[in-house]
Amino acid sequence: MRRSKAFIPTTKEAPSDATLPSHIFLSRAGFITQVAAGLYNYLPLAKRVIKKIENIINEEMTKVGAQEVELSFVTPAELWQESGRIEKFGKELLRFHDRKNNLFVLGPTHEEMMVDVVRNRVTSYKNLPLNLYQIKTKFRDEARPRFGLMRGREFIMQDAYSFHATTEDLDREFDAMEAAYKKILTRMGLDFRVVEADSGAIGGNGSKELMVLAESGEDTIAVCSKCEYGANIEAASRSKRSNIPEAPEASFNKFKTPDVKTIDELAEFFKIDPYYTVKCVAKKVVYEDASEIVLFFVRGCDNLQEVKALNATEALDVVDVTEEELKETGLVPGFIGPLDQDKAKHVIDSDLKNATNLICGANEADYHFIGVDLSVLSDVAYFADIAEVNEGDICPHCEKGTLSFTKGIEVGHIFKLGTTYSKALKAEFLDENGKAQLFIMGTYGMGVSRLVAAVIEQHHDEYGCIWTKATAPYMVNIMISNIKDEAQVQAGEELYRQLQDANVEVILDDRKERFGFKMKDAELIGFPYTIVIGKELQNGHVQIFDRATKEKTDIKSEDIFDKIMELI
RNA sequence: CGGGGUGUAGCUCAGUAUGGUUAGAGUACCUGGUUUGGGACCAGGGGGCCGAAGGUUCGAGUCCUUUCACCCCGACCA
Repeated sequence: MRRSKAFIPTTKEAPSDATLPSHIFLSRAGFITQVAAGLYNYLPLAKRVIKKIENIINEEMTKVGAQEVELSFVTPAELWQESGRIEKFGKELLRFHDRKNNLFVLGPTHEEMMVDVVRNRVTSYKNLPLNLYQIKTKFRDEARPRFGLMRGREFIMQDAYSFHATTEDLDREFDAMEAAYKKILTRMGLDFRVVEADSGAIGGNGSKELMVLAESGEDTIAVCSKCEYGANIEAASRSKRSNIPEAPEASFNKFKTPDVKTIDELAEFFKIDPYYTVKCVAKKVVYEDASEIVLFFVRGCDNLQEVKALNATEALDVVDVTEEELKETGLVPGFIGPLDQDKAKHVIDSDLKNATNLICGANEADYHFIGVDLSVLSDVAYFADIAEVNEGDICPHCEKGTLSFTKGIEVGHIFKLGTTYSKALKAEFLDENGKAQLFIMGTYGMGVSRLVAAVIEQHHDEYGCIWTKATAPYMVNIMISNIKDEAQVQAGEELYRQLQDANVEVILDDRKERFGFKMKDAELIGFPYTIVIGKELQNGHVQIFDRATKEKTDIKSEDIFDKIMELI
């Protein structure tokens, strides 16, 4: 491609509403333009990057035996009614009527459609397993799209769905897909972690997220210092503590603690470690047709993890509760404890099971219990893992390393679905015994357009994009420094032809612009290599500019072709 | 969906408190010339329903009402 003919509208200034590097640079470098909130146009450079990512995905999917399909973007609402997700997705589903007044939905994900494709077509265990995938535009009418390609309403996703006769076979496929996704990200040149994720309301027993590590990531993940363990903070767990502070031995008693309401005040009052206090977090838990106040108890040194709280109560939502609502129930904010109190349902963190030497609220203003032994509740109360892990906690996997937090961009999610959808949509096959069985399913997704942004979030500097070799829109940019210099033009054109003949993705900057202008442009776009054909040509040299290192290397002009072929 | 902010040239923004010539700058674009190793310079030029609708007024980018869009914080995000 000749730069003089290419549609790459670069700008010096970023759109004022762009905040993330990927958004700023993809806009400035002429990859994308915004259409409306969460809607973007992909210009030629972005389209090339997307195709590269899609090719890598296609190759790796083929290797694991997944077959590509393409399902209709517009999906009949009946399917969503059948699965019950028309309510669950709510306003995120973009709905509309056709001329015959039938209701349709723009596909936000395609479990229903895929099950519909397979049911009654695959009817025997002999035809299992089956893994079908597509790479397609999705639409989710998010309440607040943001961050450019990172969280658009319309986005490109690769989504795969596997069908199995047994859970063992699903496990095998799940592992194979995890390996394939890791391969894809590795090939793309990304630094990432596979982390354990919250399974969410959908249930199932296996869910992992693929996180590209980047400062701007929206997810917090806990990673181990010693082993491969990583988990989304929503799902992270920890090993029992080893360095437990000295216990404040005391016999059970009610103690006057005037105006001591917070954990800090309590720890200060008794001069003890917050580890031995019991924190109460009151929440309103919302179910389909009701809501109630639930008291969550964790150690004073811990915090409630709301997603875990949600899962523990199997509720639709967990929301804050006001002090007034608490008082109406007869609870005493600041002095709520798990003993002798039946005004609201309790959930107690499993770390408190059989815990001793505790101090907790006495459910009476200005009083706390001391010397509390919670083992009295071990058979009657509901215990669950509801505490958020802290940095420095011991890894639950290797039990040696400590956990630290880092930020990640969720670019992939793999999920053992089980029979959730086959059951809802009555999709069955006949097993060896001629007995009808529900398909056991897995679902796997990778955000293609989000990956474009993720590459830049991880690979950029103050001057612009730094594409990895596998994702670059063009591998080599040949820059003719002075377009009026015949020799430079000739050398540039010749190299351009040579590289084209060698099937190298090459762009020739033949514009009538000055050196600095073209250099800044190349840095902004982020071609891995720019070949500068300039002043040194009269001494028989050209230069290779490496975008990632910003190093310029002189090369004899006659060696340049070989050198490039060696580099790429 | 709650709270806040912004809409003026392709882009980034002044101008709006106190209404008053033909609405500005930088950048980008076009023409000519000079320049050619880090976003050049000179000269000339094109480009605007001041988000939309309604109102007040002799007169509205500016005041009033309504509305739409976009952005930020939060909630939300199988």
